[in-house]
Amino acid sequence: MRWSQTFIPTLKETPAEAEIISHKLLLRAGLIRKLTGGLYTFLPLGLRALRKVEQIVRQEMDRAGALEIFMPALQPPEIWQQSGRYQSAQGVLLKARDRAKREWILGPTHEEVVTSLVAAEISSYRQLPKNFYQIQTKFRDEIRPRFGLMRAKEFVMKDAYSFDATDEAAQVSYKKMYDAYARIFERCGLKTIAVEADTGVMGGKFSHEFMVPADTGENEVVYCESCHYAANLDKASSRAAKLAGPATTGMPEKFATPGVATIEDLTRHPFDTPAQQQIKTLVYIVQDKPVLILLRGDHQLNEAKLAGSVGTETFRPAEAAEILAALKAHPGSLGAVGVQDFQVIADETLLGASEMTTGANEDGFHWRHVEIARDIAVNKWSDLRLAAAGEPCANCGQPLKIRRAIEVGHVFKLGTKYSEAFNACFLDESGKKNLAIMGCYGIGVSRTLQAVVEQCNDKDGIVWPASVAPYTVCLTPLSVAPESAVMKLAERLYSELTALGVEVILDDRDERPGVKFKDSELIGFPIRLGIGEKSLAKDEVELKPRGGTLTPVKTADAVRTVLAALQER
RNA sequence: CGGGGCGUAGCGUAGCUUGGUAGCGCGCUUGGUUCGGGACCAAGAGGUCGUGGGUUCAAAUCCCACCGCCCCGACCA
Repeated sequence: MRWSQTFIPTLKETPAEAEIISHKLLLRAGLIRKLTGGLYTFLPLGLRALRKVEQIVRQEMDRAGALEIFMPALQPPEIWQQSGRYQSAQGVLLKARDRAKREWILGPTHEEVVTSLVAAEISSYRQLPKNFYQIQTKFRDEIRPRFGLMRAKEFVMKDAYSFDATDEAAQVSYKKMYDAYARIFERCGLKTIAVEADTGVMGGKFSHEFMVPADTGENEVVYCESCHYAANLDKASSRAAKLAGPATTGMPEKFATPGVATIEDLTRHPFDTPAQQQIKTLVYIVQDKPVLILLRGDHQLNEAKLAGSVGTETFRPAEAAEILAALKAHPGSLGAVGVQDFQVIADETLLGASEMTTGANEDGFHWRHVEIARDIAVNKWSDLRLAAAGEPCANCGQPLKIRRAIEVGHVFKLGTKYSEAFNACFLDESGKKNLAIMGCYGIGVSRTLQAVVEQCNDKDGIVWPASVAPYTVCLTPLSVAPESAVMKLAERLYSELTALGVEVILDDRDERPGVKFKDSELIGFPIRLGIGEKSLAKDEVELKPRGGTLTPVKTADAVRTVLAALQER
C-alpha cells in the first residue's frame, strides 16, 4: 500500500476525550474514530490490525476443532423469554422495533440462538462433541461505555459454545478452549494470566478469565507469586489468619456507645476496640427475607460469594426502614446476639472468635465479651469476605497481592442451563435421552486489540508485535521525486517485498523526514526501512526496528535483512 | 441512575469572575524559500460559542431547562 493512497489521519495532539494511553494512541495513530459514546469506526489501519487479531483467533479455534458459523445479530425476544434472560439480562439488552412495532433484540451474546440450533439439529451422541464459534458484532446497553474500544456499546467478539454428551467430555472441551486461548493471546504478543473467575450460583472450578495486567484495567486480580494461585477478586479466597484473640473474660455485657455509627468509631478511645475484635453485622434481603451477615470488623463482604452461599442472585442490601423493622435499631448498632427470627450467615474467619464486640440492636449500645459459639446462633458458615492484599494465600500461605487487569477472554462451563431451556437433548448409546452439557467461551476481539496497544507502547507511540501490526514494514524514502535514485530503489524494494508476501506500506508522501519518522513511530510499524541520499551514497539503506537501534544495511542485502528482522519479532 | 467535570473552527485551547469587536497554536488552501527528526515567510478559507428559553439597549459571558461528552460507582468481552 502507498501511504498517499490510503487514509491515515494521524494527530499531533491528543483529543481531550481520551484518558488512557491505548485510547489516545488509537486515535492519534489514526486507527479509530468515535461516532458517539461507545461507538467507533475502524479506519483502514485499525481494521487491518483488528483483522489480524481475528485471523489468529480463527486459526486457533479451527485448530482446536471448533466450527465457524455466523448467527444473526438480530434476535427474536421469544428465545430470550424461553431462557429467562429477557428479564434477568434486561439491563444489557438493546432492543429495536420493526415497522409492525414488533420488538427485536440486538444480540449481546448467543447462547439462545446456538442452543436453539443444536436442539433442532443434534439428536444423537454420535454427533457430539460439537463446538460452534463465530466472530461477530455484539450489542450491549452498557451503563457507561469507557476508554474507547475497552467497553463499547457495539464491539467485536468471538464467542464459542461447546456441546458434550458427558461431564468428562465437557471438561475436555473446556480444556481445549483454555489452551487455545493461552495460544491466541500469546500470538497476539500479550502477556496474560488465567485467573479463576466467579461462577455465580453454579459453583465449581470451571471458569477462568484471561487477564492482561494493566493499571488501567477495570478488574482486580488477586495472585500469589510463590504458588501461582490467581483469581478474580470476586472469587479469590484467602486464609485470613484466624486471630488468636484474647480469651473471653466473662458473659456478654451491654455498654453505652453514644454516637457510634461505624467500626472505625469503636476503634477510637474511649472504646479502643480493634476492628478485628468486632463483628460487623450486615442485613441483606434475600428473596424477600432479611438475612444477617456477620463479618470480622476489618473485612469486606464479597457479594459474589454471598450469592454462592445463599444459592441465588436475588438479594440486595436492606434499606434503613427494613432494618429498623427487623432489628429495632439503626445501622451502627446492629448485631446478632440472641437473634432467632432470621437466618444468620457468618464468615468462616469468625469461627471460634471470642472476646468480640458487636451491636446490641439498640441504638447507642453494643455488647462486649461476646463469644460467637456461645452467644450467637449462626445458621451457616461460609467464605464471604473479599480477599485483601497481604492476607495469606489459601494454597501456600504466602502473602497475596492484588493488581488491576483487563479481561480479554472468559471460558465458562455452563452445564445444562440452556440445553434444559431449549430442550437440547440427544439419545445416548443405551437410547436414553440426555441434556447436552454446554460450555461458552468469549474473547473480546476489539478489546484485545486495544489491550495490545495498552501493553505495547513507548513515549513515541505504539510498538506493534509483528503478528497484529497493520503493516509490518514501513518503507521511508526521504525523497519522493519519481526519477530520484532514492525513490527508484524504494519502488524496487516495495515490489520485491510485496511479492514475497510482506505487508509493506510505502511512505510516498512529499513530507519532510521528521514528519515521516514521527508518524511511523506513532503508528508503530515493527520495521522501518529508511532510504536517503546520504546512506544510498554508500550503497546502504537504514533498518530501524521499532524501539531498536538503526543499522545500515547494504542495498543488496535489504530484502533478506528485512525478512530476518521480521522473523525475530 | 447517583456524584464530579466539561461543551468556543477538523484537533488542542484563551476569553466567562467584572456583559459591548470571538482570539491563539496545530491542521487545511495558495505562492515562495527550505529539505535526514513534527521547517520558515506571506496571503487566505473555516465559528448557529451544544440546544431552547429568559434577563438586558446589548449575552460565548448572567439565570433556567434540556442535550451531549469525559471521569468515579453498580454491569461485562
